[in-house]
Amino acid sequence: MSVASRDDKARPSLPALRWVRPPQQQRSQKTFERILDAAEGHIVDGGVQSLTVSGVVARAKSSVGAFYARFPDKNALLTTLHERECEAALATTDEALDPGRWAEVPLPEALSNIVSFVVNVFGQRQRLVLAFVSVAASQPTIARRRAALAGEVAERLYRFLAGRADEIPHPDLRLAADVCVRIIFGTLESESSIRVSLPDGEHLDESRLGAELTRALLGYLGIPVSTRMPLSRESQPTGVQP
Amino acid sequence: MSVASRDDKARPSLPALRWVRPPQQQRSQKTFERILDAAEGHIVDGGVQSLTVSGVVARAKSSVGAFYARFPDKNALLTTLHERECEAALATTDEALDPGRWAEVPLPEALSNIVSFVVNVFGQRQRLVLAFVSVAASQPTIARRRAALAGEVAERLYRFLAGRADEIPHPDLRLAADVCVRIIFGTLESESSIRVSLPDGEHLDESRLGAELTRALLGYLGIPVSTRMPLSRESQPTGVQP
DNA sequence: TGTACATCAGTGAACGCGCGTTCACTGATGTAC
DNA sequence: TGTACATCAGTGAACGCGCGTTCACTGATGTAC
Repeated sequence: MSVASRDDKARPSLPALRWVRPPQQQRSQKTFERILDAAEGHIVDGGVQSLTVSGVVARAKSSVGAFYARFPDKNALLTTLHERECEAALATTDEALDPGRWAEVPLPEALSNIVSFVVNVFGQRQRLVLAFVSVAASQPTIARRRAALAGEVAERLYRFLAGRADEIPHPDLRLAADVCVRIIFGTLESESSIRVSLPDGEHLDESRLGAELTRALLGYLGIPVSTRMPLSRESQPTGVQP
Repeated sequence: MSVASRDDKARPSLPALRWVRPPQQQRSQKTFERILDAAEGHIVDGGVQSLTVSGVVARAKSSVGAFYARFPDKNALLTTLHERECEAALATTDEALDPGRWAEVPLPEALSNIVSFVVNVFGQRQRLVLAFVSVAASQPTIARRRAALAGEVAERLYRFLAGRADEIPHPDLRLAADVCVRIIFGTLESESSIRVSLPDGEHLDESRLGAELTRALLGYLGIPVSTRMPLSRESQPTGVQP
């Protein structure tokens, strides 16, 4: 459900006729998405605090009026962008945590790959992540959706872990999945804040962080870790792009 | 080092004479702190986004001019408040992680107590934490100090763990301390965001969260956990107030 | 196929509110003699 | 001890910038006949 005004209410008795005017809808839809893309780009370049309506529409080669024809107000821009991002994240999760994908892989190795993948994704989306973290403090809509996303991801992780329950000593897998997601998301969110503000500080490189987070998860779940296990992998699960 | 204008440059040749005018300094110092307190209160009540200079000075029963006599600009208010908070946090850490305090306590129990204490502190300071997280995204000063604080805390934790190195399998205690702090701070920061925006959602209660985080840390460090160990304690280390 | 009309989509100058910041002034506190 | 003066501290009305939002208008696309 997007904020764009589509012809939802037009000719309610003949919904099939929606097809007769695709060009118009397409044009405005393109504008809508160009604005969203511009906002994303603007945030990546300069952070949320520099996000202005005029700046965004200029970047989108659109105009202020066009903006307000698509979005009720500036808030909706961030909200909608966040929505789009969360949908992508959930789709990615569905692929990445599909139990079938990991059927042949030992559990520690699978978790290691998944964690490095997530670390990687957060690394690439740092500024966007940071923007939403920052805005969530004052926009319940975004905070709520973030929490909902975490819940959905935890659900997927639970299903994944449940398939291997016999290998996992932790007594409550549902709780465990929830806590794992909180730990990973939380750690990586605050890591974003560090990396964006202190470029090239003496902070951990991604593979190290991934390895240690994996160790933490395995330890938390009670899965024994052979000290010399290759905890990190360069390769990512195929078909799942950040 | 505070932002308040003290008589740093007055009579550089006779520093002892600073003592002759305590009353004046005291008056302005009080104003300074009243403004800081008001800002803190304002954030706790309504979040950073509602923080205005006029709002703060009204609450502090001061005036706009007095504000600008103490602070160069609005930014400095947040920066200074954060500084004050970090100093308190570090002092608290020094007490809480003093190896002497825990000499008689088994390591898992000590860690459990420490973790619940930190969970508790973050719980009480939710809104302040959230404010700084949010602002850190656009204010490198605050992001940097947050990182520095994490580093200092990690250093304290390292010293604490190093005293018990024989009980801890993790091969690199320095790295481990660093990662523990990132995990705890990160998880609790993002937890703040959830709790503030979704009052009474179906989220974990503090003692549960503390217990699971303790489990994660113990697992990460490689310390064996007896499944039925009492992981959480109501009592906090004496002498360490949130 | 062409012309008239209706609706959709986009334009950008102008408005106005909120809030940070300034500044001319008053009051309080301390020093000199 | 008292009076004159200097400095510190505080006051709050007024200013002005930035940015979100509005609105009267133009252009584009589709429909009717």
